[in-house]
Amino acid sequence: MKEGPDIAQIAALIGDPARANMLTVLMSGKALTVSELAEEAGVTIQTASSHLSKLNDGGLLRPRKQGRHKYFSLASDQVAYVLEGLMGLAAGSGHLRKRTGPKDVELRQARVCYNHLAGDMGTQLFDSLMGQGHLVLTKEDLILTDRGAAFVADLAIDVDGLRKARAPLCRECLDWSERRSHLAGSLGRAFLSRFEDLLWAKRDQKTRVVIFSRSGADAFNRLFPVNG
Amino acid sequence: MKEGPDIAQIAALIGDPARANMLTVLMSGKALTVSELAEEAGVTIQTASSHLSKLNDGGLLRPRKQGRHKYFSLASDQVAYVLEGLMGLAAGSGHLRKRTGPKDVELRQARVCYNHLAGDMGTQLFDSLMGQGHLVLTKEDLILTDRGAAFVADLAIDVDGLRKARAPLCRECLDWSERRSHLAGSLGRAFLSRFEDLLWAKRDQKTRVVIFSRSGADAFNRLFPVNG
DNA sequence: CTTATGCTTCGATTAAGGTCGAACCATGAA
DNA sequence: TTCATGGTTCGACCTTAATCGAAGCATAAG
Repeated sequence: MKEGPDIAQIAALIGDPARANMLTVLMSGKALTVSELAEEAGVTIQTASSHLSKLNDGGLLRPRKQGRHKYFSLASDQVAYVLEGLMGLAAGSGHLRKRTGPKDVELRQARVCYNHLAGDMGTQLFDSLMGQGHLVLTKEDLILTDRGAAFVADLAIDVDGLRKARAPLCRECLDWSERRSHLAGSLGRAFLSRFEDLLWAKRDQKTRVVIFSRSGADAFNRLFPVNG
Repeated sequence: MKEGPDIAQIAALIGDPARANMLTVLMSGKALTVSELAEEAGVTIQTASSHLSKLNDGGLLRPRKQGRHKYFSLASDQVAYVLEGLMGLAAGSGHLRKRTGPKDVELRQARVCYNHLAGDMGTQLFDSLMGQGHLVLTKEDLILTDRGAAFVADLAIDVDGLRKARAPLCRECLDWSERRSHLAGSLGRAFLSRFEDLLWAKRDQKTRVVIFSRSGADAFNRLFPVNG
């Protein structure tokens, strides 16, 4: 009578209102802290912590620690697919994406974060590299694939030289405004440096804003398409 | 906090073990009576009746009365799609049933997913149709090309008749074992039905396994080559 | 009619788990 | 160091709902 995987356990995880609210909020793709998710779900932090550890044990979330904050995001896009399907069943349609109002447009768009690119374009860079299979996220590490190495070499970035340095080549970094991953590590720094060399972008010295030229932005979008 | 459709309620419906068992059995596409589903789920008929009315209220089932029997089947292939997705999550999260019996191998090879072909051969069918240009995936829809329509017509499948029905002709369904797309929708059902008519394959009545004959498999592989 | 079968409803029991207060642990700041 | 903050663990309370016995309907057969 029982064939295949046990869907009851996973479905029961999603089936609790508080947990479902958390998952729905995380559909935005952002990573949120325990406190924020507690607020969204309308429960106390203790309760939220319990829920989140259960969701995590069920493989639905991906946790990341940064300082004394703990960020949670959906484990994979497959999770998002299933959630979307459930929404479809629940109401047929009408899923609304919430968007935070842009405060400082330029800072949100592109800025420097420890010498690598952050903000909207930073996450686009990261997502595009992931989507094209140039980066692969394993259990703990972010790895540059062979295809990715060739891709980077085409940009005239000395990958082997970077590999010789003791600093990690690829690292994920979570930034404040987007709450999503972008590429840090020596490769992240090399990317930004290369963008400056190519005159695609330059940094504003007074602020952390990175200004892309018209043609630079075009080239960037061509090389790192959003749905890549 | 109540934004969008309530996925908690629908997920909670699937989240009960007894109900999940019933839904899993119904993935075969067959319509079953209350008694049969009670048997499958391992509960009494009263309990099953209660569960089934809840699933029905949730829009997951389609009931049909025939004499003093009441038959239930899945409400739509969208329900099956979500269930398959949940199976994928469950299989990936380590909640997979450890005992990898011979039945699991057969299930992975070829099985029924709401009356269409799933498993290894299901994805082969899909990939081959895509590779030969018979199917095209647009932004939202999966479309049968003119060449594809001719190809299907050669198989003595009445495409125009299927098009007249309100059910979608082509649809993607994500496979839990393969984690890839296979063909659902009325065309997917028509394919499997045709395979049975041609005596290429037959369904195991107790499980969701689809058994291909030697010559049937050969013909299948000739018509839908892996690299096609 | 009577009888049998398939299913539903009602009610009581019982097990599961969501919830929060309080205490505890870990990290960062002063 | 001390203090503040974000998160976890523990324990007790309490709501929810799964379960089945028993009775009630409905349909079909004799």
